[in-house]
Amino acid sequence: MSDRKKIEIDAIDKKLLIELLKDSRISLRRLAEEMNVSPATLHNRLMRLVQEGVVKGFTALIDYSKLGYPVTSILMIKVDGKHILEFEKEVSNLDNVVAVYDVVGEYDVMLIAKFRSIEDLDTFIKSLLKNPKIERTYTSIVLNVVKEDPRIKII
Amino acid sequence: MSDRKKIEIDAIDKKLLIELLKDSRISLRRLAEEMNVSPATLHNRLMRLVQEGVVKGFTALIDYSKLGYPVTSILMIKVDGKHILEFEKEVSNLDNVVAVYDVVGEYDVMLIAKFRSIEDLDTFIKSLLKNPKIERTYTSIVLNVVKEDPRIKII
DNA sequence: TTTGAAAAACATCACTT
DNA sequence: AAGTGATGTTTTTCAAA
Repeated sequence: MSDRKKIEIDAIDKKLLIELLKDSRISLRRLAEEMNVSPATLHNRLMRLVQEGVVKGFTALIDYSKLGYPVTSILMIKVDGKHILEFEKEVSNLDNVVAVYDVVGEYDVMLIAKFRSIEDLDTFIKSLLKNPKIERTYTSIVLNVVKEDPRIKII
Repeated sequence: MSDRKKIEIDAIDKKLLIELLKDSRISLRRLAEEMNVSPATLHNRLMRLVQEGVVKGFTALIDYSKLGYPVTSILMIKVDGKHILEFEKEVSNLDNVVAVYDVVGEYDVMLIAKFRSIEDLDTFIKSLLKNPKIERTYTSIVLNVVKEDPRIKII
């Protein structure tokens, strides 16, 4: 779980974050010029944002279907109540899993995972079901990933 | 929809992608040194990967709860069959939406969205329901984002 | 916290192998 | 398809404001 404490950011931080969200390989120097601050200021701001955990990292956005991972699936899982946290920790560490959400309702955990084939998904589900903490699962294969982008517009 | 055609990548491309997934602000020069290739080679490889759409962009990973977006929710939506594609396109453009999946079953579309408050989520749902293409929705509020990371381990 | 300045590191390009 | 070398940029650091 991430720390929920809201961090105060000013207009400079916000502009910096917006530009890094758009393109994390941008040069701080050019951005500084555009913003009329010194490169050192942006450098300091960025260090602070990383240090405070607002910025968790920098990454490339990849089209996984082009790399041979065309199958995306959504799994809903009902876990024995005492072991939900432990189970979530376990699945979070699995290589194919991109998201794990704690939800309420008929199921306890929702996860999104990507695979090279339906066979790999099948193997994944079968290995999950061996886990005695799991009571029930529901699998939905995604026909089409219409959008998958971790960025929201910050205001 | 992304193009599904698998692109062939060799060991150099793969290493480059893995390192960019880990840290997209890495310098190609340093990485080239580590890999015993020239910086120009990595530069060319990266240009090709971007050009072919394997790399869709570079971004910062942000802890949105620290920026004042503590509410994540999952919405399942049943859409009037003729208008699914059109609806998906519409919601993909909304600022709060991070993922839109085409699924089969009781609902047609699953979307994940982030909000500043439950009130904002409520407003969002009410505005969705005004859309005559929508027949039914089911909303699940995420109690805890256990993992949310667009990166999978590529092999 | 921000700046300016300077050194070290970097990206990029035309050219070569 | 990959490397080399040149050129202009960029990052990073730090003393001073």
